[in-house]
Amino acid sequence: MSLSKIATSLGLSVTTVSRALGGYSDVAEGTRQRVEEEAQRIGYRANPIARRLRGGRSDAVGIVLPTGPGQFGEPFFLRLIGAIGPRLAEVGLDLIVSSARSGMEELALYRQFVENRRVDAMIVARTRLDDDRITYLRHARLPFVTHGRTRAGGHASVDIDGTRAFREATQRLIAFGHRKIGFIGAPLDYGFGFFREAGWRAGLAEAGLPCAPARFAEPSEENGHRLAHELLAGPDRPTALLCATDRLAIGALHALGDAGLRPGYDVSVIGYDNSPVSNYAATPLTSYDPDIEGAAGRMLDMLLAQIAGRDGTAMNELRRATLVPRRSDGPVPNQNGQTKSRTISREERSDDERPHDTA
Amino acid sequence: MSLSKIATSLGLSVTTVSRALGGYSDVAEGTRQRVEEEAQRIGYRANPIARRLRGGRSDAVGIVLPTGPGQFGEPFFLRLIGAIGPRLAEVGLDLIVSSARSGMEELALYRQFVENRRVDAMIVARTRLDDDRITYLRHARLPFVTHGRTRAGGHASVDIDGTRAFREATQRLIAFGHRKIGFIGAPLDYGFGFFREAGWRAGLAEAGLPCAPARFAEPSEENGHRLAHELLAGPDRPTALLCATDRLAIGALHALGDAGLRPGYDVSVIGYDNSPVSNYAATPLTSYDPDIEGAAGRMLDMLLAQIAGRDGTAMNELRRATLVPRRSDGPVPNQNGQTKSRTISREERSDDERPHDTA
DNA sequence: ACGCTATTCCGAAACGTTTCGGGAAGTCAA
DNA sequence: TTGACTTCCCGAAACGTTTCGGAATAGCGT
Repeated sequence: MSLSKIATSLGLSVTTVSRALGGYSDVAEGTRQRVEEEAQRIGYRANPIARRLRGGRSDAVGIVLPTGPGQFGEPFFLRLIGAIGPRLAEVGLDLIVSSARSGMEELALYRQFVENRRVDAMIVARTRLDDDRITYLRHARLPFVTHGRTRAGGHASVDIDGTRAFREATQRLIAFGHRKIGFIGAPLDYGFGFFREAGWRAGLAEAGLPCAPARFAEPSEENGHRLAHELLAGPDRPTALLCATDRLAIGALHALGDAGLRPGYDVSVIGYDNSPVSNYAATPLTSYDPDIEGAAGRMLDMLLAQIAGRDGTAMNELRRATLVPRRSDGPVPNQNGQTKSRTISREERSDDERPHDTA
Repeated sequence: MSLSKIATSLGLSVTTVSRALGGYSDVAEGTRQRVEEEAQRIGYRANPIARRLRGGRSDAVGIVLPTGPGQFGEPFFLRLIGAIGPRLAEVGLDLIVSSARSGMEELALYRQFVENRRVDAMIVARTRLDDDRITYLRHARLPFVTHGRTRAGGHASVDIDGTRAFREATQRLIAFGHRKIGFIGAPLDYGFGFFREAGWRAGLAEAGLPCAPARFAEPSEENGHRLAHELLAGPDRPTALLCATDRLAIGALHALGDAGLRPGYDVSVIGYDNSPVSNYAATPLTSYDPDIEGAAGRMLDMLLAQIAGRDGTAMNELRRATLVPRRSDGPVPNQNGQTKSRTISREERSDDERPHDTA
């Protein structure tokens, strides 16, 4: 009804109008002008659905958010979507978002997405080391990019080097004099859980330290609280707790409070995510910033390249997280159990807080 | 290529196949069976794009997330999307998400959504009292539902009664003996900012208390921190701070810490959102739970009804937020400036914490 | 006058579905 | 035998776009 409207009102054929607007060279400059003016005048916009039907695409990429206990509220996905949205809009792609709890329900949703041809490509986050969704997508031959590596590899992926970050964090704590560094981790079948734990272990091993106690659970404040309690109640109390995520770390901070221990003085805590709360936790939390926006940009590059036909199997990028030191970690307490005075210690500490909202 | 594939392989017409699968009554039971088996066998799924083209719909609803300083990280939108996603999938609608910073950019995105016919309806969140987007959508005659009321009204909306919640909160603080109750609010052109402030003012007025000092800014931890500082530094220090959102309240808790004041004892703080952090703030935060999932469900009802052709101008629902008492508020300190002992006070308090992750 | 090329345009098909308006049998009653 | 009514099926149009394969016209050299 629309190309044809321009066509009839200008006495041209639909073909010519289409080619005029498409910028083809076989339409006279004069008529192209007339067509464009008329299009402008009646506010013509190509019907994307007709275009998709003809083109056999769907001009959309999909992402499914994990819901369920301990999952929602993750600002990670919001930042991902926020970073991806405008760039997708620029190239005329829609971002279709759905949500499901992990497991069967989730895989069924992926199936729906591809079998119903709702998307041209998918974004997979919270990757598992062995991930059903990825074997499925690969089998379905749908372009996709993951946030996080898998054991098998061979697909487009962007990941933050959690191993490196947690090895660094461990070294940092060791340099502070800590020798008993406990670990509060995410389940090891998650890629991010696996690699972060590996970093912690590597850091200990390199320093010739024995393996310290570790606990694992879905990353929620509540679990962090519980696991920290367990570690602190153990026989050989750690002087530092390395946490796989900020949410776990926030819970751990609370467990310290419960036990009358001061974060950063009696026990050091380091998290990961640099989430907005980390700066306003009970004690401002030393954390690692994963630069999600940067990672999202690279993921999108890979996705668009694949949609354009490029092979994605060799695409992958490993990025660095950067330390954001705050107040929740510091030198190990004295041997005799005496800790330094709070006020004096404060003065010693760097004031290098980086508020999340500015800039 | 697909309906016709079934048709030729069964020696039927495309029409009959379509009607068989569509459940029409004018196809023989036997053939309907054969058609369904064949469809099953070759894994037929109707091409949604062709269907949309024919039907003139786009089977999608849109939502645009606000980004920009102090905006991302809001768990509100994640919970909204998480609640809406599965129900939309059930009825075969896509949820198209984009993001833009408030203002011109945002409106341009709405324009893009409707002019390009990308969606059949839109969800509008973070409503302003006088909202460009809403006048635009109304003028474009696109179905939509807002989260939050506007001054003009006359459109489908679901809102949480912020006025009621904040009047209640004020009464609660008054019952605790507080007389100087400061307010840390969101900008008053946001509907939620306006109504919450109104509730606070009403609460004071009903008790015959003079108007107390108030400050307003975008709801971020940082702003809460800054505004609380200002209020506490004022001539007549408030004994309680009512905060329009949890993020503001978290910042306010920190400001108390900086000033050596103990939340819940020296100064009471109440927030709103019952966000996951509120339970793990420096002091567990008394807050109001808006039941976003419930609201999202009602919004969807309204949206679907409008897509089905019903008039939405009279649809609206005002819901209640429920108090979640935690430790950040309590009785006003003694007249002589002495506060009660910490441990004793704790025993007096209810232990009615509601962890966010469970259930 | 003829053939050649360049320029500018267009008809028709195709993408895959839904739906309108019948049409061919078969059944039944008069 | 005829007419009406059921039952089951189908052709064709329509949604709005892109693109393939020409086709008409004009200009040009010979």
